[in-house]
Amino acid sequence: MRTIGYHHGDLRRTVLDAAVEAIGESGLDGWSLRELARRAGVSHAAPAHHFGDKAGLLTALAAEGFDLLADTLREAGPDFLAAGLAYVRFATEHPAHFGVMFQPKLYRADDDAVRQARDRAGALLAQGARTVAASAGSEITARAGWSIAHGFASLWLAGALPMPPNTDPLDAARPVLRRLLDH
Amino acid sequence: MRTIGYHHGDLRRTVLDAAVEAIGESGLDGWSLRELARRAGVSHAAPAHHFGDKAGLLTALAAEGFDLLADTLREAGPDFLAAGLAYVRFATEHPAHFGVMFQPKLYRADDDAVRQARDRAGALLAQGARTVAASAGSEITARAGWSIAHGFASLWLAGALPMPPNTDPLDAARPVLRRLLDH
DNA sequence: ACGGCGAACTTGTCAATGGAAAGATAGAGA
DNA sequence: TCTCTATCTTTCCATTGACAAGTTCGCCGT
Repeated sequence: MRTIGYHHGDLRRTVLDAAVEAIGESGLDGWSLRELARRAGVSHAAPAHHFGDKAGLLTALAAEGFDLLADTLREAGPDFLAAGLAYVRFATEHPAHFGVMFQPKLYRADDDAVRQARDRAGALLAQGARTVAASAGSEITARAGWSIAHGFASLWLAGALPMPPNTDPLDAARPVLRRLLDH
Repeated sequence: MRTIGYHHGDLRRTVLDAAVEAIGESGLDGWSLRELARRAGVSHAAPAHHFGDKAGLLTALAAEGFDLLADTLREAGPDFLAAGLAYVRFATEHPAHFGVMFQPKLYRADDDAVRQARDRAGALLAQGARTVAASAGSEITARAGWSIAHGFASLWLAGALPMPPNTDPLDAARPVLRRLLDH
């Protein structure tokens, strides 16, 4: 766990964090592996040892993202509104992960770690979304719930929703998600 | 309108089309300006004259995309289900445009052409989404309608929705969008 | 203690890229 | 015909992703 010397000690984590930061600043492709290496204070080829290539790094980020999402959903419980708000919260708190996760062409979506984490999040998601209306076709309902939460989160992150400044995304999302429940 | 010689005749359109094709094949950043130039049969610096830089090209694509979306929505009319399906149809028929449009960091979102086209699409969108339930708070309703259509389209394009192969996205979207109307 | 084994990291290199600068071409109007 | 100007080419440079080969050092068995 040293921070200086030939062996960094925790390069993998450091580079992942640097990637998250860089993506947050400059978007999904406004950065370079070499820049991350510079931020971490290592040589330009060091990251390759841990991730192979750029897609490898993004694959690790996607897997981490699905894991974080699954944790968030698990904590929120099986209620639709709670799960939907948790989904939006995850997206706004981890925009870099969220952005990568749903851009499968950027990484290796068939990676084992990614697939496992995604399945775990998917199961929790379906469970939460299905509580919208137990009577109605649950597949359709699950898709509607996921769509509205994902759509709101995506539009929010894209800055497409005209909102007064300093609006809390969760406060904005709550009535929108509720529209699926009651009219 | 020549296809050979020093002056291409329609380079701007040709490069835009090549970009759409390349994005469709390799994703939002799996291509290069030089590759587009090669496909168009011109020198690697020719596109720069029309677009300035890569962000300029994507700015043009985004503007075109918002214009296409506005046209699609206008044809669909003010009914929510029709507008929502039109939105999904636009996304699936023009995935490259759609992908760029909602990734503002890729282009100059404050460009005049972009802003005008986006505002036009936004107005039509709000109008359509508001017909979900005229009585309820129309702002919230509009956001819910937009969210569910946008979310479904995004998840569909990301391949996140497990579906039998050869499913028509519109057939899949219809019952999902309807979930917002009736329970 | 100590010796070597392998993971972690570095240095060096190459083709490809984005972008800028400066020159060449040709179509269109005076 | 002559000139003007948008369009396109050629040349050049710093940066990048990826690979190959060499270096360092933590760790494990003895």
